[in-house]
Amino acid sequence: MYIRRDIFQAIADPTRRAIITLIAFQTMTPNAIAEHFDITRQAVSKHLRILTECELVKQQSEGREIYYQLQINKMKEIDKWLDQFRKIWETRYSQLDTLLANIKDKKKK
Amino acid sequence: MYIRRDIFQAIADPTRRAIITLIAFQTMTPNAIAEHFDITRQAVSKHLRILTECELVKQQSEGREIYYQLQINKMKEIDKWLDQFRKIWETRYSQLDTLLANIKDKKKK
DNA sequence: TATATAAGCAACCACATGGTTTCGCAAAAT
DNA sequence: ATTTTGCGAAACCATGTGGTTGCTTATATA
Repeated sequence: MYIRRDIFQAIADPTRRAIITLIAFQTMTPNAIAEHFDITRQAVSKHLRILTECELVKQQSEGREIYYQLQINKMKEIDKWLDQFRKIWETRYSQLDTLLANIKDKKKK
Repeated sequence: MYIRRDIFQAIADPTRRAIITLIAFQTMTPNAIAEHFDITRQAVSKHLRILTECELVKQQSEGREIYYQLQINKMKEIDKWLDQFRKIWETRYSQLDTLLANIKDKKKK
C-alpha cells in the first residue's frame, strides 16, 4: 500500500465532487462551502487540502479569508484518460451504424 | 459513512484502472489478468467483484473459466459528469481566443 | 486593547480498503 | 476414479479515509 493523491482518488468522494461543482463557477471560502453540507468546516478543510494536494484547487488569500478556486485545466486529465475508451466506443458505434445500414439494405432487396 | 459502490470509487484504484485498460480490447479470465500484476489472483478477483458491482464489467462463463468484459458504455458516465466542466474550459478557451485576437488587433493599429 | 471571526492543525475514532492465506467447489484432464 | 485447475468466499490484518472535537494563529472590529 502506498499513498495515493491523484485526481482519480480526489474525485472518488461524493462530497469532494460536490465541492468541485460548487466552486467551478466562483471562488469560495471554506465557511461558505461548509454551509452547503452537513459536515463541519474542518471536514471541508480536509477535503480542500486533498484537492489542493493534487492541484485541482488553488488558494487565494484575502485578509483572513482564503478563497478556493477550481483549476479547471486539471480536470482535463480525466478527459485525457477517457480518450483510450472514447476511441473504442466510437468504433463500436460506427460498427452499429454499419450493421443497421446492412439491415436496411437487406430489407430493400 | 455509507457504502459507496459507484463508478468514481471504482476507478479510484490504480490497479482497477489498469485492469479496465487491460480488458478494454479483449475479454480475459482472472488468472490471465493476475499475470499482469504483482498481486494474487484472489486480489484481482476482489477488484473484479467491485467492477462487476458497479456494472463496469460483465462476466461470461465458459466451462470452468470466467471471462470478464468491459462494459464500455458505463465509461460514458464519467464523460457525462465531465460535461459540466467541459463547458467551462471551452468558454475559457474562447475567452483566451478573444483576448489574443484583441492583442493582435492592437498591434495592427 | 479586548473580542469576535476565519481558518488550519493535531489527536482521536469507527469503518472502509486492499492485500493476504486458507478453504471449498465445480469442471477438465489424467 | 483421482488429480489438477480455475474460481469465488471467508477470515484476517495493516493501513487509509472521513468525520469529529479542541486548540492555535491571524485578521477585523467594538
